[in-house]
Amino acid sequence: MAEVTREHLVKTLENIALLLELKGENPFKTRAYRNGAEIVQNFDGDIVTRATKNDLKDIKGFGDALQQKLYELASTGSLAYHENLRAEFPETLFELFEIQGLGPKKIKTVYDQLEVDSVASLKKACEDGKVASLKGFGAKTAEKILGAIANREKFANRFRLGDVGPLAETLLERLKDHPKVSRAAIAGSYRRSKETLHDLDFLVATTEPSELTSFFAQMPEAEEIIVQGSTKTTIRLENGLQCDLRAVSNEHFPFALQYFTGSKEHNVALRSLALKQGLSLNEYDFTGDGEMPEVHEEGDIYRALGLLFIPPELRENRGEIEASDQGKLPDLIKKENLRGTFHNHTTASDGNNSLLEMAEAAHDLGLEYLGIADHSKASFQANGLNELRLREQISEIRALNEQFDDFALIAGSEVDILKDGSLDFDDDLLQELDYCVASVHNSFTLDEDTMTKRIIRAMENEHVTMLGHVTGRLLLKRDPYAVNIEKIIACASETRTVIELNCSPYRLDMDWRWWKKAREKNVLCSINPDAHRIEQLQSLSYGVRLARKGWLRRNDVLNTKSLKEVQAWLALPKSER
DNA sequence: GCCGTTTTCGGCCCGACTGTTTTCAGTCG
Repeated sequence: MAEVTREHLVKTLENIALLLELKGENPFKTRAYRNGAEIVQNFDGDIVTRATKNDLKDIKGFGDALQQKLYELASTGSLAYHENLRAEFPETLFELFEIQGLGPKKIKTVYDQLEVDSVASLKKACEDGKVASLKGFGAKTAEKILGAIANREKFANRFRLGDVGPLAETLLERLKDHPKVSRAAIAGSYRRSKETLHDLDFLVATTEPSELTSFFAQMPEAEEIIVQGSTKTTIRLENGLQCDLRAVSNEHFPFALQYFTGSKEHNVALRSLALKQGLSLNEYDFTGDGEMPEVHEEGDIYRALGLLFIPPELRENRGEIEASDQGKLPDLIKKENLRGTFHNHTTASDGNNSLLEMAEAAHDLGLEYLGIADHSKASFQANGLNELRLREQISEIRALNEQFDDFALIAGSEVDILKDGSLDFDDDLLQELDYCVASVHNSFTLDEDTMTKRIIRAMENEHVTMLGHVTGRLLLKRDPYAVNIEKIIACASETRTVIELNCSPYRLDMDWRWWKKAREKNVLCSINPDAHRIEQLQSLSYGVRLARKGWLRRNDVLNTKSLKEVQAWLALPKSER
């Protein structure tokens, strides 16, 4: 039997929920499974081992049925209940859930009445007019389904945070400039700083909602209007990005901002907390018996519930409500806390700017130091430096530093971790550097155990200051390689190796979901732009957003230290850092 | 299927929009 993973448990429960929906089961039963999947996903501890030992009592949300099913699944690798449900439907039926506007009820109808069991057969049934003649369907529904099928093919449906940022801010500014708008914000996953998004949720406070929804729908960027009502509009931009606008009154704005920022899980938890206090919270108001709290700003909602304001990045129902209740919310890092940064490239390897240009750009951003880390010789595709060229670069950096008075370049290398975990340079050369980033750039397909040992071996080197892009993922492009992050974090803690938060919009690696755990083990983070041109130093702001999402405070981040502090820190033996 | 100081049954978040209807079901967020 293959080892059962947390992911496997989550996927199975979610799939059961989907299957129950298709069968038209009690929606609350469906929700119980979906809720169970979420609990497994977010459980703080080794949920798989506990399931294997049938030790799931006292976990809220797992009753007898789910405990029993998780036990069977974890201990045997499969679940008869799930297999039986699956056998009732063809495998291809599930792709229909990817079609916008199709939910379980409609899928069940076309499956039962037209034997539609795939996107291809659905397309054909629409074109033949069979879908339009179904009860509850019509010509417009069939047409919309065909449109959604075309869109599914055309757009991957998700976008990287860094890719939509500039456009999002432009559209926000335009809404703020509208004379009938008193307040405007972007809510949703953008405000929570998720690394990828599938839409943007704009929100305005106005006395003229319908004027704003039509203003929004008529913006030149709007390629297609998906819905347009008097308070809500959805458009699609040329690149496929969907943008929603909600127009509300100024009184409702704080509630709407809170509600549409989400996450859904955070809001469910917050509402249930409100209910215990006799308050019902929705997207417009508090309701209930007695006097209602006064709310002018979003923070007033949290205060009314006896909580400290919860920064949007933390609203994922991963312990933030409890932390807020106990007054233990982290004081999150801010962009202005950054005093310098590490891991940047120059024309010496595959960068586009010289040492001096990079230094000046960093200085202009208000930084006191910039760590250079060009590729090492094994990365020949990136024009990696050999020993001779690296020694020349070190000398050049030392010479340039003589010219600066309130700034310094820090001499480093992004040294390749070779397939066996050894490094691309020997210790003598590494010792001449101020610091060293160790990264994997090849042999991505090793199995998890081998890859983990490979990286751990590199981290155990006393000259390796930090680990670069831990999983090698390229968001929406390349999956992470197999590596056991839990073991990497444990090793970083023992060896005092820093872990990088790579800010490239494609990477944002290590993933934000791990940072809280790393922090608890006293692992330091370095927020690094991995800049290959001066403009890319701007990515630092995305790095800070993701660090905040990972619960990191100023002191958890190496590059919040001043130049003097960081030089003293680098001078310490690794074991004393 | 889960939960509970309203506790073993009855409720579980809910409003906007669309397209189908003739008063509402389905989907989405």
